[in-house]
Amino acid sequence: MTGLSAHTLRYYERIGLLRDVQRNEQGYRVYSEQDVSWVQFLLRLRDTGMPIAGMQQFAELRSQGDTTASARREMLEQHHLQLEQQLAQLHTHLHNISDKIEYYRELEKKTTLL
Amino acid sequence: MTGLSAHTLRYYERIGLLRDVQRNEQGYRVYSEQDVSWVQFLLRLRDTGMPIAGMQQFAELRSQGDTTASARREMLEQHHLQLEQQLAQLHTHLHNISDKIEYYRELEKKTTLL
DNA sequence: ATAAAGCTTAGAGTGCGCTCAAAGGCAAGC
DNA sequence: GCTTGCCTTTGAGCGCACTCTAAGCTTTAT
Repeated sequence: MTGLSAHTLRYYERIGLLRDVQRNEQGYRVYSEQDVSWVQFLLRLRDTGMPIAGMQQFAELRSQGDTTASARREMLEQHHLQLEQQLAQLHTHLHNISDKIEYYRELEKKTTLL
Repeated sequence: MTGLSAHTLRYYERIGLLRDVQRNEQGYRVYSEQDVSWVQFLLRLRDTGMPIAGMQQFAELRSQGDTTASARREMLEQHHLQLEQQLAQLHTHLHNISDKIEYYRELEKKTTLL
């Protein structure tokens, strides 16, 4: 459902990203819908470049309840800001690479003329 | 000039990303302007998520001269395409995170009312 | 003349984020 | 009843991209 392997889910639990995962009578993990959307949120953070330490911090705040809402908001705002900068740089890179592709097209033209 | 440490520059040379770096009488490396802009290009590839293996492939083609121009162009086009997809996903993530921030703002409003 | 700083090399070590191994338990199908 | 397969745990191993160490040589400053 999340794309993560069982191994990785257990790893995330071990390092405190996933907490209070329920178990059935046999001691097997039973993930709730909340768990799933929490993991999906973690993946969003991960895919936008947040290191695990940051996610751990966020998870810790989350486990402390609603009183940490503003701390969590601030973390996200900070991350959001970085992301916008990252995005801007990516645009620069993209254009630069386009230029290079164009350069190669020209080079190929000249080369095939020989 | 590139932001890379001496260690990393030598590492890049060792793994074939940097080639034919000139030496002075004492055997010390002397980097040319071409070397510098090549490294800057490599960093562009790196910062846009290309793994070292990809850069090695590109460096290998480059060392084979102008006849590999089209192969290099194709590599860049492929990379460009991936980058555009990455960029689109990043936009999605960005919006989603904005929404979450908004959610926290609402939560804070309600919480402070108590 | 000598100490400090920076260059050389091969090879070892590091940090991150998984990923797997081993040994044992439970549950369903033949 | 037994095999197959997935679950459990602790702890080890891996791949990537650096990053540093050690021993030795050169250059520069005092």
